[in-house]
Amino acid sequence: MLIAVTNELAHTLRQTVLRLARRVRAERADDAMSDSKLSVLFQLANEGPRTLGSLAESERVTPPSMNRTINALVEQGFVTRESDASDGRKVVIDISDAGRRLVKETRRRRDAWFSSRLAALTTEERYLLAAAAPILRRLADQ
Amino acid sequence: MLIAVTNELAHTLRQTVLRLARRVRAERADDAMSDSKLSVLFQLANEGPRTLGSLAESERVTPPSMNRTINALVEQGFVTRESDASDGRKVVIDISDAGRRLVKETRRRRDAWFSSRLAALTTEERYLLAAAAPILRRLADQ
DNA sequence: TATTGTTATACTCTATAACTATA
DNA sequence: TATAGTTATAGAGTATAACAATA
Repeated sequence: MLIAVTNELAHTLRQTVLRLARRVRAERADDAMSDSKLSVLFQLANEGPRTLGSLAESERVTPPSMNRTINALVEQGFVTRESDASDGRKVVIDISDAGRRLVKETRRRRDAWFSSRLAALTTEERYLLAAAAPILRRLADQ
Repeated sequence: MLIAVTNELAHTLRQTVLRLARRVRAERADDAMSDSKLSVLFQLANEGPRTLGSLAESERVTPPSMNRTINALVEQGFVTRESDASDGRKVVIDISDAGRRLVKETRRRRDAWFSSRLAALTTEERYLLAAAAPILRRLADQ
C-alpha cells in the first residue's frame, strides 16, 4: 500500500517537475542566449571565477566544447578570459558586468513568472507549498 | 509581507524544480535517445497517431526539423509513417511496439529514481508532498 | 612526462528557402 | 492558389583526435 502510493506520487511529481521546468526555462532575459551559455554564466555568478577545465567538468562537457562556449561568451562581452598568474597553462574565466546584468534579469523574469502563478493560489495552498519546498529541495540536492 | 514571502517561495521553488528536472531527465531507458526524439515518442504514446505538421507545432519546431526527427525514429523502428487515406498530402506518424516499450521503460526508470528518493522520507513528509503535488500540477498546467 | 588548453574535423539538431505533390 | 511535406543548405553545440605551451 505504501509502495503503491509512493510510486504514484513519484509519477505525478516527475511529470509536474518536468513540465514546470520547461515553462520556467522558457523565461530568459535574452532569447538569443542558449541554455549552455546561460548555465555557465549562472555558475560564474554563483561561484566566482573558474578555469576552463573546471567549468567543463561541472557542466559535463569536454574542454574543446567549453572552449567554444567561452569564445562565444567572450565575443558577446558576458565573460572575460585571462591567463592564471601562477600557472601559465591555465586560463581563468570570469563573468563581466554585462554578464551579471543578464543573469540578474533572467533570474528576475523566472521568479516573476513563478510569483505571478503563486499569487493566484489561496493562502493555505501557498503555506502548503512553502512547507513542501524544503523537502523537494532536499530531494534535488541528494 | 505576503509579497516578500511569495517571491522567496517562487525563487526556491524555481531553483528546486530546475534542479530536480535535470536529475530526472538524466534517467533514460536508452542513452542514445535524444530529448527531442523521446519527447515525440511520449506525445504519440499519450495522444495517439498525429500528422507531421501537428507534431512539429506541439513540439515547437519547424516541419523540416520534425521531418528529420521522424526519419531517425522510423529508421530506429520506434515509429511508423503512412500517408493519410483521405488526404494524400498528409502523413500519419504512429508509435510502434518497440517505441511503446522504450517509453514504458523510460517512464519506469524515471519513476524509480523518484520513488527511491521518496522512500527515504518520513511518512509525514510524503503526505506533505502528496498534498502539494496537485497544486504544483495546476501551476504547470496553467 | 603530465597537465591545460586549443585547433581540426565531424556528427546531431535546429533553422530558412526552395521544391513537389495534392486539394 | 493554398496546404502538407520534403530536400538543400547553413548555423550552433557537441564530440574525438591531434597539437602547443607550460609545469
